[in-house]
Amino acid sequence: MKARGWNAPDLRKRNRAGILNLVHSTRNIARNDLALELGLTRASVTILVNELIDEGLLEEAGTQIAEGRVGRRKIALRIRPEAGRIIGVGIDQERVQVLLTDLAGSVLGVRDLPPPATLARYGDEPAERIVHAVAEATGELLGPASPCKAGVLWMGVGVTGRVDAEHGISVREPRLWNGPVSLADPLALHFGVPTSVDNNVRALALAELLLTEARGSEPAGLLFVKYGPGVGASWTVGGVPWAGAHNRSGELGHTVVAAEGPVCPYCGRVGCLESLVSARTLGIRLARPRSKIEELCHALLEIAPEEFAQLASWFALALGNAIELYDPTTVALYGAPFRSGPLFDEIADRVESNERPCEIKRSNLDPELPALGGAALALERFFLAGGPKPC
Amino acid sequence: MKARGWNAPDLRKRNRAGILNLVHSTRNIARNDLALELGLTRASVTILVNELIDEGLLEEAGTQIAEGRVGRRKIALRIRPEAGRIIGVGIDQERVQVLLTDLAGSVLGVRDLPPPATLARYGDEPAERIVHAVAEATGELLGPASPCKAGVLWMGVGVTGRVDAEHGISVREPRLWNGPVSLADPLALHFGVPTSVDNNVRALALAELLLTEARGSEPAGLLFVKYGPGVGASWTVGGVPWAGAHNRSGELGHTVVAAEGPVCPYCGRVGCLESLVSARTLGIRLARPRSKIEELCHALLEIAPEEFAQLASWFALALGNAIELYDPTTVALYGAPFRSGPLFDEIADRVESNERPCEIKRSNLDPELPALGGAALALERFFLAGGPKPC
DNA sequence: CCCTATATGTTAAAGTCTTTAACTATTGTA
DNA sequence: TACAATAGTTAAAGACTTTAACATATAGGG
Repeated sequence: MKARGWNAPDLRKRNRAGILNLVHSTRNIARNDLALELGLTRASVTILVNELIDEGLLEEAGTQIAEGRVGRRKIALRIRPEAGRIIGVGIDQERVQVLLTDLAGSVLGVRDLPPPATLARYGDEPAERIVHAVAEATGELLGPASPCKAGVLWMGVGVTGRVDAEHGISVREPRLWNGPVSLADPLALHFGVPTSVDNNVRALALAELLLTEARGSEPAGLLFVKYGPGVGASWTVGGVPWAGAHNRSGELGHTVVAAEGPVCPYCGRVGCLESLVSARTLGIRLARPRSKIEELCHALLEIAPEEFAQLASWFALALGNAIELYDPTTVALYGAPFRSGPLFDEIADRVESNERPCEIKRSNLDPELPALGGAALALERFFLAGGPKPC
Repeated sequence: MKARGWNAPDLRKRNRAGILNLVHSTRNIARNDLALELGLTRASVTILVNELIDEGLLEEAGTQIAEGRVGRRKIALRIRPEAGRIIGVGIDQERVQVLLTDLAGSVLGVRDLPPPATLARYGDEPAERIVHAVAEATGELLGPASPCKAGVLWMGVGVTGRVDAEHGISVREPRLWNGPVSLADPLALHFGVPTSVDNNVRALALAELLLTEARGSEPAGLLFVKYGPGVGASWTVGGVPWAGAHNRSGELGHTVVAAEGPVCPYCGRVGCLESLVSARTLGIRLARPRSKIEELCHALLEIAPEEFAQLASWFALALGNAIELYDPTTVALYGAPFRSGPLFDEIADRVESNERPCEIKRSNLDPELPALGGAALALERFFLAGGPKPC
């Protein structure tokens, strides 16, 4: 029972957030259309928009062509990119990536650092290592001034494993550290910037909605699937990823798709998708233990095309089951293996043969920029908060 | 993009709904605790509660024992059952069931009518048949006065198949009728009562949350599974069932759990759960084509225990996959086959062996009262609307 | 060239809710 | 009996949005 009551300031915050979200996603919208879209009066929108302009978050951008023949022209509004910056962080087994964007979501710079386990030079505590690694990267991206002084408004972190987003804690991720690691508080404290943390796949799903060219055509339900060393998924309802009751939802990789196979070291099942298609499993099969997943997929196609087809079938089976349960508008497949080669088409063909009216597409996100997830998380929370907090 | 703006009356409606929901689910709560729970001030709650009492929706119920040692005692509040009545309707292949409850959710009466296909005496049009069937039942339950005059505040209909809840239309259900059937508008028009329509499984999931003894301990995520002639599921986030982008979500019965089996006549797949465990399939296997599913399960256990175990395994596999994807707090299994016999335990044991922290339990709902789903739907919408509309 | 119709944006006063702050009511304890 | 503690009430103040005019901008017609 978490339905809380609301008061007038909550209401204003909500309406401000609605305006910021719409301006962001449409990139170009007039006060009048905001009023229509949000169901508010033009008067209210004028008041809120002019306040946002005064605060420097929005700006007017010339006159827009009329839709009707007569009448005063609409004044297009847009996010003022220089209004502030966003730091996105992506943490997984392969690296810690730090990414800087402006408030409109354009990437201003990226830095890659080694994975958490190899950041020993920064200390013993996992959180400490992350803080210092991010500090080093932001130093390069922003200069010596503190992020807060340099105009950073929000920071978002996407990290693998189970994450308690409410408290900003990595609850469980044995591949990175032993035991829970609190991330949001140490980062917020060190950088003086509000910080949000969530699972990396959920964060990337949000990036798919907020930071791609296709944004604005926000699907009612997005099933976002990531194929990296393992397989994970996230599922958004009305633009919000569902974390599950125990922050474990979207474990597409641990759904069972075959009656036989190795015992999965993570879930203990036989025949779960990840036990069949993970980088670990393919690495053993192909005797190339350290290779990246896209190389392994490519090699499998070369060496054993029938096993490659089998892999696509397993994937399609898992996807088909997930589609039956979620009924999404769109399925987005993210990860290097889908970028080149026939894997995406092999999978999509097998799923779409079931004539379900949902679009299966390649993610619009660059798999080399996992920190985009963190940036999207930060942007969403910033909008939700209705604007900046004092530095 | 459905995030709408809010104004002051919306706010009041939301807060009223929050109060009604809390009083309903706790059955017994004081103004002060409402304020704490909702994050409003005692002053606001006093104003809203006294208004609800004036309108006859709430009533005070004696003094509550103090939690602290000193201080004025809390005044317990409860829904005033006589404040109005709710009509719930359940429509499936087996029957049209009409059910009357008071505003507190107690069942006052039930009437069963034949399935839609055999209601020819009421006319040709499906909607017309339903309207007249419900009219006959409500006549018996309420007397000759129109439902509106007889104090009915809201009506809810749970119907099998794909339902567009927003417009109250049965979009697709070939087993009941050919083509879409608009239900909400004809019913609301004929009875003069606001009417909500949704899929029956989603409606029953809502009933599990709102109309059982265990209400109040509302799980953050409920996976509700119905085993009747087929297998369906619904999944609620924060008390709201997710319908999916095309009103098709929760098709647990059409997720694939085996590599072999008959081709499913509904989804066209091989090995989907429903193709293996439906009443149709079991009826053929056991040469008892017209039997009910619970009888078939019982017979299977007698005749071929190893096939019964197989059935439980398939079920557990499908459930395990759904749990991986949804990460629910609770899984509730609804339907006559789970009420008696070892099926529930067989399934629960197999799923729980995966040591996932989610409770698997029998539904608290009586499988003989499918119309409870409609009643829950109506109650939810009534609360959401913040109170009654003029007759 | 002016007038009108039409659409967008702005403002001050009014309306709707919640909060604030003080007050009343009830109960146990010193 | 005084008093501390908790629950509930009320009037005035505060925070938003809406209402209802009004101002601004553009096309087209006489």
